[in-house]
Amino acid sequence: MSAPARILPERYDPAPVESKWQGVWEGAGAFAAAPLASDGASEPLPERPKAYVLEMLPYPSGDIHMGHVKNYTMGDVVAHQRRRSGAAVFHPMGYDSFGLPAENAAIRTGEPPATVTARNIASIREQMKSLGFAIAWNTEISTSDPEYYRWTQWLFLRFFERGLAERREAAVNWCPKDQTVLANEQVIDGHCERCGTPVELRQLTQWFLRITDYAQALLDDMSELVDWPERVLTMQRNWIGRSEGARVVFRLDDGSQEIPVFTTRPDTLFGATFFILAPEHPLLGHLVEGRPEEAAVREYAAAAARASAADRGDADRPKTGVFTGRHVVNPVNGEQIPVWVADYVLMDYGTGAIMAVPAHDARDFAFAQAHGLPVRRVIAGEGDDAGTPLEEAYTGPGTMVSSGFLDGLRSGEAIGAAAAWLSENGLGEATVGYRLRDWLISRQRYWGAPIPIVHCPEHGPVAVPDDQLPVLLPEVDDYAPKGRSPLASAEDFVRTTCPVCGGPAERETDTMDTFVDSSWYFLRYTAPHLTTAPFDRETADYWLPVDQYIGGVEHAVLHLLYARFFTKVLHDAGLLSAREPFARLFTQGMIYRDGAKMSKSKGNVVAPDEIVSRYGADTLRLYVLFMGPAADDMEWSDRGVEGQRRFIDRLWRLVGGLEPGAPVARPERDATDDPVALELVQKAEATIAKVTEDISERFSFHTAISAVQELVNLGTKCVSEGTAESPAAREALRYASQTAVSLLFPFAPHVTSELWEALGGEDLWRAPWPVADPAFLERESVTVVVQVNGKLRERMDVPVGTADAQMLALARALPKVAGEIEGRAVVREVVVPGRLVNLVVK
RNA sequence: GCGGGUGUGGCGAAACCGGUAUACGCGCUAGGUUUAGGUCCUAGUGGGGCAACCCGUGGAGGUUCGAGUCCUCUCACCCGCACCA
Repeated sequence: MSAPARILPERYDPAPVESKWQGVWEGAGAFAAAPLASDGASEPLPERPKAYVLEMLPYPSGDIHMGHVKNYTMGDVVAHQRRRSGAAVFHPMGYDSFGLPAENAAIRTGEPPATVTARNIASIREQMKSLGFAIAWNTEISTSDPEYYRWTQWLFLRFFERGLAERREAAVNWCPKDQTVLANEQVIDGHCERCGTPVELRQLTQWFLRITDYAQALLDDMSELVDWPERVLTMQRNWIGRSEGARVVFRLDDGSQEIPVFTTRPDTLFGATFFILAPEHPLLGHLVEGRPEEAAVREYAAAAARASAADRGDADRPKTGVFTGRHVVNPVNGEQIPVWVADYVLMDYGTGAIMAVPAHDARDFAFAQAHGLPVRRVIAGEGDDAGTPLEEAYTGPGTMVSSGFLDGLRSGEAIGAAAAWLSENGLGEATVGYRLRDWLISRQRYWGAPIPIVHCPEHGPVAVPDDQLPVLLPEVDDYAPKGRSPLASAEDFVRTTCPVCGGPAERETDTMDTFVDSSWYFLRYTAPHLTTAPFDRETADYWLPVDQYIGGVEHAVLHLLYARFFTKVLHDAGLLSAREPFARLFTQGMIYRDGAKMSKSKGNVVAPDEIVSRYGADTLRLYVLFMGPAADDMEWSDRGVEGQRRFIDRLWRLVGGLEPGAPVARPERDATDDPVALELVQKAEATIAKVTEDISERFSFHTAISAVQELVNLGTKCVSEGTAESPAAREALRYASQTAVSLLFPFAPHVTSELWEALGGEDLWRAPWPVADPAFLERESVTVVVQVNGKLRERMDVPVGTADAQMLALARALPKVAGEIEGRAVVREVVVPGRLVNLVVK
């Protein structure tokens, strides 16, 4: 007796299968994106629904890591499912290739950053291809490519024209290790986000993008971001930090100056007993000039300037300060109150000056205690009166006391009343403050896009004309930062002429924060090779906004905020219809090992390459999604990887055991009376519905995979038990196997393509996504639970649609139930059709 | 301190609308096939009990015929923010 013909080798060997299918897809241009805008004719816009599926672009260090694998696999699954469901899918890839790692490598080895970067990109691209990601490689971009950063510069100039890019002096965050300034968002707890070094504050002239102009719009348009994680929205909301209050103008004792303050508590104005200026306040010198307090005040301000950002921001530090010898006049009562300088008042929030109300502000209270300043209660809480002593600041609501025209009002009403009074008397008005600071984008580093500005002694900062872009990075001998940009040492680069007057001038030598590059890359993908503009409005309008964006939560107030800002500015500049770049956002959890983030220094890295060569790309893709909910942090398990490989092997054996032949159609429900066939097809249809919903609506990949596993397990069981012997059952088994292969394709595209081919199918990547036949989803009979007093007693199978009365009669007749209720009064009967019967007895 | 989140078998987890708690996978136990071992197949696997049964979703209350799910309080852990006037 000869062995039956096999449609597949006995054992699955991933390597040849993977390279075969990667070659097929590439040859067919299976995942190329269209339409794209390009020079000359743009491609026509399709009528089909579109799906722009995007994962945050990687920084090209040489090696892809597990976080990337998870990130891109998720996007891949979504993209495949949408494509096979008929959507025009856009799933591009690029590299955030400017930045410090390549530059630091260059400093160590002398190799130019461009060379290091090119090599790393080639390496990471190969690794991504080996995982079989369905990327539109025809759109690939690198932010360090002159053809890309040319347009980054072009966009900067649009900001400059609109007054949204400006150079000004400010106390800025300086990282002494990286030798460059940092944006506020890049300082975590007073430390450099990149290297962890404590950040210093320095008074420097730098380029800022005026993101604060968009603070309100960034808040308001969050209503469009319904599918963003609440956590990210909350972080952005906190970061923007809107607070309503009032501007109140105080006047210096000699009447020479007005000093406005911002307060959220204008109701407490009568409780202001002193006044504080930030050490950097520009009027401070004027106030103390030639006075006995001058030396002490200047010394205090100088010490504050030397303090690290972390120290300045530490709320637990004792409240220090120095009296200036001067007073200001409280506009509501004409009272003179002393002016102090203290470093808990920050120059870059509000006006850099505050009225201090120790009775109703914890910080002011601490300061008053430390320096023996008076405390005056102006709000009486429940059971208090004007004379009730204060052990600590009272920040709650109450009735206004000792407050002139506000007396007797509730504190909540007094806020508005005080603001109205200020406004009527020209002494202030209601206003809104934001915690958000302008985005500091200049960097004193080499490997970034040069800021396209020329400094003319006559005309100041002047835009480089558009037709002279890109301003190319000069070649330099030494990439090391020395407190100024390495570009400054390239004399031929620096020396230039003023675009306005033609006179001698110098180029700006700072480069842009790499977050500028990544604030618009999702637009460039739609026109990757366009030479006349950064993108084409019509094509960009077709694809934008990104339908599904996927990335790490660490960018909540960095990239995600900046990209939103850019999109709004481009909208206002008439370049784009979209106001928001990313309609839906999914933030994935991190992969840990041994309880810690994978890192080279900890030696706990699992290299994706090694897993691919050992188990295959499909196994890895399945595992990173099967681990658990995609949004949660997960612990890596080598055993878990093996489990997914076993699953693939099980599917391989199931399909391999089928007879050669063509794909079969789904049987008709009316023609399916074989019980095994019916069970198989019902399971297949239920799996289709579950997997489709899990991918497209729930982002629940692990349950989608487990559903396919159940289907495969059922098929395997039918084979091992020999129950699928009738022609109808054999056909149903084939149909169920086909369905499992088809549904698993987005997760494990290589092996399923091979199995699909063995089953006589072709081009699984574009085979229509299965749609469940509802006729099989409706059951004829259901298992109903019978409870007595809410406790499970029995189960029974009843036909669907059985009447409540009938269900009750059946339930009561069950021997176990009958025994339970015998001799007891049934006081209530609960029937949930198709689910349960509950008899309540006494 | 404020804000957000998470607690379910030995482990990762499922239960989406208040209705069979623990699907799927890992691990473990036993048996079988092959056998040098692994692979593979079958059965079992929340706890207690000989059993009928009882108990079980961090803890304590509550609502309900019925609670992992809703409400109140509480504990633990994780994340974000934190002198922002």
